[in-house]
Amino acid sequence: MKTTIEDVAKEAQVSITTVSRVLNNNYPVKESTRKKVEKAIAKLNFTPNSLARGLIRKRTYTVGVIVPSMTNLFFPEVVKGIEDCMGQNEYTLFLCDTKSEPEYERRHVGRLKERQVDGIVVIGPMSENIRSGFFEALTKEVPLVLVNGYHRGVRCNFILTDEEMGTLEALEYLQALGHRNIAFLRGEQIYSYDVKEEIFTRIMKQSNIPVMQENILVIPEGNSVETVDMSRDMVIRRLEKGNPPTAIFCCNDWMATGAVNAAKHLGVRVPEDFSIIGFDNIVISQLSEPKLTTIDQTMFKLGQGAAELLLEVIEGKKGEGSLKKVILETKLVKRNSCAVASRTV
Amino acid sequence: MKTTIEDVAKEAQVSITTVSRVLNNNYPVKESTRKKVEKAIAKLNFTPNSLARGLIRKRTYTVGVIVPSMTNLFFPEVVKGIEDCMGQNEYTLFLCDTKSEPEYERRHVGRLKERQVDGIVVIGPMSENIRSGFFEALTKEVPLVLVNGYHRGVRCNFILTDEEMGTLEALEYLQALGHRNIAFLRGEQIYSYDVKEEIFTRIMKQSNIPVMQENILVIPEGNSVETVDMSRDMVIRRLEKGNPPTAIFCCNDWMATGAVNAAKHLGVRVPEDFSIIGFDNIVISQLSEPKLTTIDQTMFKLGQGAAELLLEVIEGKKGEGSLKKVILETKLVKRNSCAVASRTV
DNA sequence: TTTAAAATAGAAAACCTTTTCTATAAAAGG
DNA sequence: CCTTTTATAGAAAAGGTTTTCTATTTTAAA
Repeated sequence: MKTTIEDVAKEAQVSITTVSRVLNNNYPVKESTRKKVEKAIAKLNFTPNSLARGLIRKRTYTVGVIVPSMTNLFFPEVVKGIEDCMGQNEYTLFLCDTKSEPEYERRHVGRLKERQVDGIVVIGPMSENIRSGFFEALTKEVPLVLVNGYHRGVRCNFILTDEEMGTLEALEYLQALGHRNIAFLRGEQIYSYDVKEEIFTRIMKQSNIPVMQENILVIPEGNSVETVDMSRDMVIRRLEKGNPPTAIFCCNDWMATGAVNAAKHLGVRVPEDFSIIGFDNIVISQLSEPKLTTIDQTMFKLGQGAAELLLEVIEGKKGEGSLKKVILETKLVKRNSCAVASRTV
Repeated sequence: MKTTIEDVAKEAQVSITTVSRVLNNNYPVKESTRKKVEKAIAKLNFTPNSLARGLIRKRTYTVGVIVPSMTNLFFPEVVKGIEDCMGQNEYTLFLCDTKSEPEYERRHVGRLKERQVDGIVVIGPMSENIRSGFFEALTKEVPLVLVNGYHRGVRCNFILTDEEMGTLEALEYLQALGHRNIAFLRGEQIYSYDVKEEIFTRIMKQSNIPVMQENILVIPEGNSVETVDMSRDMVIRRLEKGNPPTAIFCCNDWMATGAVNAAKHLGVRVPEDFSIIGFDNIVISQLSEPKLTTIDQTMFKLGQGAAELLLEVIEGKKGEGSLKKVILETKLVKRNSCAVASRTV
């Protein structure tokens, strides 16, 4: 049988009220009785039951974190950021992996509500539930923050990295190095790839560079490893065709890694003959030879920011009306995969 | 105000007892009233409060998962395995990151106990709390499973991969390819490195190969990226010295990646001139060119196994006395980083 | 001293369920 | 038609806290 506050009260010869008070330290209690109680607590090795606590306080100090996948490497990083911030505020995290299934996502939300979480943060694109208004409705029920799941016009609390600026920065960097024949490597469907491509074509147009259709490389969807391999093959094919690009912008670091492997396979030197820039700055960007130049999404900060935002929403029950949105800067981190263009078209 | 079972009862014109019964479906209730209740539940969009539920049931359907680090890539994989199994059994996970601090580990355990988790799984070596008897004591309080945290003589429930066999398999494979001058790359302190080294020297002795001290490579502790870089430098130094090895066994895939980078830096070909074998089979082992041959720790299964074990411990309150231990097979996965020895010493 | 105020402690209600025990209505048996 | 069983429903207790409100003791003021 677990020891309860009542056992402690008995042991210390006081009422449970008093025990509760020394526990919470929210009401004056005489020094001598406090001592007694503390001794009893220590003796019985008592820990309060947070179910009972939460039930009456209407505050559980738990938050749910919903991620598309634990093994994507991007996500654990932002989870860590959330954990870090929330942990300092005495919160504990519920972790929910959706396997990228909208169905699971909804189910997890249901469970989290049952568990009376104080808030939920949802990571990742997973746009179906966003578009359908599911999260918009949920926002009215429970403090909610969406991470990198922006979709225009959706009325939710958001935090996201400024991928447009990041893309811009990357492309300008490449241009400053003298590259004009630049390839663009992306995956299918996902919204953030769309905005990146939009920026890409805009920049090219602005620089009066005709964007060749064969420089837009699109790989099918797949897991991390598949992405690397498909990128590799795709880049190989492009490099073997006529008028090969001198540089490539990759929508994430997995793709960039594939590009590095492609170059190695063909014996083209990176960065001397071929510049590669990635996106995200996940840990694998530092594993290749050469290490990748990339755009840092500062995922840890993204997580921290999400946590802070959520905390605000939780505390500030007053300002219910105002939705919050924060946009995080990206950062160009220069490593060794980009160099001055070896030739101009 | 949240809607409660009482609201539903009122709406359906029945008692809360009845509502509870249709909710749990554990007592006969007339079809017509069940319909009424279900309609009321749907209308009010009611979800039961699992705090109240857990309080009285003494079962929360939550488990705590304690990991040293979310960003180590090894751990998310096993967490995923746990999530998968537990999720199917209607459990939700509390995720706790200890930053490899024993202090945090203990604190998290405390919080989890407050939250009345049904069980805890602890991942990773983190031997201080194991050696000190902390977990041994904890085992008496709450269902507990240790993953890969074995330390001889500790009375806890365990699951671990058979690293000895794995090491053996790797080494025998290398020898079968004709390698005799084999280097061994490890980090400091950690117990599992010790057992691997033990196997290594034993095998060498058995094969009558004098183990050269300069073939035992030890890098200082560090994060993943640091490990890669330090391994790289360490291997470069060894390869430049006299009588360089034709193969290397690396205690994990980060180190093996470093070895690949070293080879590339020196222009020695992998696997033609230099064979590299890793350990763990984390995703990065498939990113390098060539892809790594490695020993699969089947982390996902490790997680699943841990979950199943925990479930057994939770259910089987009867067989309290018997501690459980399961040992998982490793698997040699042959990719492209090992080949027949180019020369013999 | 007597009275008012301040400090301290306890009793009981509340939080939302589940579950045991009791009560009623319907069906079956005589 | 009356009694016993069965099916169905409700009342109330229990689970472990927090918190409000009341009661007591101590201190300060008069």
